[in-house]
Amino acid sequence: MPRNGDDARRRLQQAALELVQEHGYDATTSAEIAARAGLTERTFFRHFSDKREALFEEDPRLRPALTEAMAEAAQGLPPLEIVLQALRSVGPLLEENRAFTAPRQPIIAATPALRERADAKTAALISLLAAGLRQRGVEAKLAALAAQVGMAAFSYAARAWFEDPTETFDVHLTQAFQALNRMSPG
Amino acid sequence: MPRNGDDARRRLQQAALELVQEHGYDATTSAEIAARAGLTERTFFRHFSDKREALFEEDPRLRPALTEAMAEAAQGLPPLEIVLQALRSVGPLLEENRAFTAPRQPIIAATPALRERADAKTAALISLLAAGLRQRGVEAKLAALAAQVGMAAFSYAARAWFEDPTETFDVHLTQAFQALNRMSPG
DNA sequence: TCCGATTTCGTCAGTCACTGACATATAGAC
DNA sequence: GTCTATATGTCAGTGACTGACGAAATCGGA
Repeated sequence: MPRNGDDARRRLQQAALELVQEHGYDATTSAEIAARAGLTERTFFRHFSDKREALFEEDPRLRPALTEAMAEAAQGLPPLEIVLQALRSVGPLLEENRAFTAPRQPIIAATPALRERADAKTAALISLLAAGLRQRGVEAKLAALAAQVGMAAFSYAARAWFEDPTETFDVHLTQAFQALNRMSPG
Repeated sequence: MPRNGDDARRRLQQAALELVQEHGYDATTSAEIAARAGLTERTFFRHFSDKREALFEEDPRLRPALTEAMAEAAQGLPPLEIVLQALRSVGPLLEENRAFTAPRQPIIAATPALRERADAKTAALISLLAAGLRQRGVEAKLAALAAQVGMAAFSYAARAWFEDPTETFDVHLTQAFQALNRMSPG
């Protein structure tokens, strides 16, 4: 009965966005979202493991791109440089997904349950970066430290880029790194 | 009908710990936890807003201590120094709560739902630190950056202290800060 | 063109987290 | 010995999520 092929997922995401914008996240049920998409609640949970996930979308190329960039970085680079270089390489992905991300950002920020999920997602990316460093021989705790610091710069750049999209994400990331350097060498 | 006074909460926490250690988090229901504590499920949810919360415990002095330390830091200090100083001041609280934290740490690490909550809690602390910096006139994005970097050092120190409790947490935090300084001044 | 396999969805029944409303019993103030 | 605030029990209900099963549509090939 493959009626819709793949756009069922997109319809569900769109329906979720609209309903949550209208009534708030807690006040919209998964059944309502499915109904607006012309589907059943059961089908909703076939496309999303979670009610929250309908408001998110991780580019499937993100994680592979990060791990690959981590693995292919030049030898002898300090850990934080490796992380920054990897994060720089996925800038275009961020820019590509802005149309999806932008309208959902304020909703996520305003909904504790969604913010929690967002925090977990960045934490998962930090783990990915740390794992990449460990695979290059960096000690575990140090790897986690560098990964967290790198992601902090990334978040800084992301926030700046959301405020001012006229500049490339890359430019913002460079500025974030500069702010970082001005920070610790006390 | 105040039969148990305040230790009902502790009994629930203890029951939750035991049952989760025995059968895993997902396989233990809130009703079972309440039953082992000699209480009802309804009472469980009067003591914890969430099933997950039975495995956590935030010292009520933590957040006030942090905000106070942030506010009372000397003028003219760079943001990261302020954060580090505040985090240093709550080291004793960490050490005091080790008996509660230690046995729950592996469970949280092994359970995605609990890890998500833990991530959210650290994110909330980061927000608290950032707010403290903003109140001192630090620009928003820069405040967030310094708060995240500071919390990264704190996490580093916490992990090191859990591995080696013979040293003070303060010592580990100093070493974390040193590792941080060796990191960025490239 | 017909057929079998795969995919995508609907239906149904069920579990579990969590909540509101109301009753009840206990500890402590007086 | 009342009176009151507090801690708990009971009950009914909502909503997220899952497993099992069936049905229809698509696709590959004979």
